[in-house]
Amino acid sequence: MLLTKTLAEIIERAARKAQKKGDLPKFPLPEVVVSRPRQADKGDLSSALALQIVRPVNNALKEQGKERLSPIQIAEIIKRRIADNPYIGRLEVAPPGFMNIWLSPEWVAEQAGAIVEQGPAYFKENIGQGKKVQVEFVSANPTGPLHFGGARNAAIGDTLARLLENSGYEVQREYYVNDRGAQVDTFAETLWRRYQQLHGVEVDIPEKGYPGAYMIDYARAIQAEHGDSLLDLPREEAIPRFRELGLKLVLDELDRDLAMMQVHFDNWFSEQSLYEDGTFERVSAILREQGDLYVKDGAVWFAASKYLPKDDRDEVFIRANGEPGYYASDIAYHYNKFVVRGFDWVIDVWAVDHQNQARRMPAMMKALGLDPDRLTIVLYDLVTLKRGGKEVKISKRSGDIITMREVLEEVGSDAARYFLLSHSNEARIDFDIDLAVAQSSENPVYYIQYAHARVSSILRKAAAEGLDAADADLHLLTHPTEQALIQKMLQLPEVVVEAVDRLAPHHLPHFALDLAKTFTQFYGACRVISTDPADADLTRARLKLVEATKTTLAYILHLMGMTAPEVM
RNA sequence: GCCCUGGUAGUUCAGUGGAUAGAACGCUUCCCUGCGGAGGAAGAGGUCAGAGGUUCAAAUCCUCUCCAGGGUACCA
Repeated sequence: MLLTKTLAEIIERAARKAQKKGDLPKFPLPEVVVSRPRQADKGDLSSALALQIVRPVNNALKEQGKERLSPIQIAEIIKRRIADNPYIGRLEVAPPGFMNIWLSPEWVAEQAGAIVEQGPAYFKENIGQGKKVQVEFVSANPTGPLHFGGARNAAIGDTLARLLENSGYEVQREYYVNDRGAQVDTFAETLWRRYQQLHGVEVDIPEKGYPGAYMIDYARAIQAEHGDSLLDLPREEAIPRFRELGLKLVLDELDRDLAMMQVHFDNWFSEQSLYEDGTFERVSAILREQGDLYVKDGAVWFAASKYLPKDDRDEVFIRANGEPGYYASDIAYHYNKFVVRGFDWVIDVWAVDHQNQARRMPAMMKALGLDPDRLTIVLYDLVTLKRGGKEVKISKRSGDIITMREVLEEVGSDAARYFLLSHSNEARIDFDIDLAVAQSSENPVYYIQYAHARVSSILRKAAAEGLDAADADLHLLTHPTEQALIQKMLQLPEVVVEAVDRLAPHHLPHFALDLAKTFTQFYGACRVISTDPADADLTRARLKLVEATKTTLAYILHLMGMTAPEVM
């Protein structure tokens, strides 16, 4: 459940009742917001509703010739109309007009049991109502291994997918494979020449080809499988053959590398297929019939300006050389996503250097007769790699790159995902390998996982001693650190809803650290397994609390795509 | 030029209209004869880049300026 929403509804009902009973004048209430104050002495939750409505209240009172009310008086009036409920333990009106709420400690304590009983379901809100959503991410050009920049895309995209599938959406993860066009041809050409070189043929790789050493590895892999049987192919056969062989090698490698960071795609979508199954023709016909296409300078243009404010420019649809431009592929691709496959919502995760392209997408949606709001482009800023405070270039002049695989092998998937996720999408990231790899208290990743391992250890010990939490009297959980721990867990649904609303996964790692911290404080203050028989009841209650903590920590780690270790 | 995004503690970063701006790391002091010390408690540390404005209330919204990065292709 969303506690803030539940309490907002209670307050809203009280305000309405006050209006109905004539305590307050009638006017449309604003949305009631309940938030969490920073200071403990302001309560667990708080609403500023009285402050928000002073003006309409007093305007109405003035019209009626009555005396004006202060925000504090308004808050008191609302307070008196609050219905009985299990959540609120105490509600105080505080200057200048806040309503501060302390949760009922009994209700809070009971939630430890509810969390254990319901498991992760306790934290889930059905926002999606079964809507079909596609998250398309990574989608790096299939011309070599993923460089480290792609890891951020993978972390964001996959975590968004996890957030959505745990919020009532039906989610598909898709990788868009740009397997046609000049760059793939150049890639095939380079691979062919490298293959020839391996067999002693004196050829150079293309000037604008792919000089990286990994291309030689691909060529070797082809040599290993096909020997010299491809040497005699004429160019017009060699290029498509090497394109096909090379793509397979690259995609296999991408799949393996992404699996290293717990990322698995449901679908790898071929750009080329859009031109083979008639989608491109269909889309061209639609746009032509609508009069959205025109010829200029030998190229066919899409009149994006027809659908967007006049400061936007048109896009090349088919280039003068007869090749479709990338925008043409994008239109066909999104036609396929929405019209053919019927996704209710599509999220594309792009690096910020595609910002201009992102701005043009609404025109495309409108031209296809689709609601632009059904497509969301999540832009994220780039990653710079550092080692000991000094920048390391992700791609080098030689064509060699710092691959995602190398970094993952060094720092591990959990630390990489945690760090990449902990920054807001719009913020640039300085990824310091040395910091991420440090397995010390300065690395929050291990602090969080350590909390989970410690929780697991306590439960193992309890089990070994024949203790369990059955029939625990949870009302014994009154210690401030016990209450604080449960209250922290109660915030998780709000964190997830916020992350989904704003497509901002960076709230998760911050919450996880908070939760681990709160647990460790409880652990430091309260002994769970007591040797004193007189404490048997308290031990049972605390074991329940520890079980709830394990559920919560494991779930948040799962949402981030991180492991929840039983031992470390 | 125009457009987009950042600028918050020594450092790395949270905080998209609420009260005394938070966390981690680092620093200072204290606590280890107990379930895992990869700890716990207390503290120092801020011109929220700057200047105006809107509001009962601004790090948050608006305008301008400064700094950093990105975009502005018949590349993707």
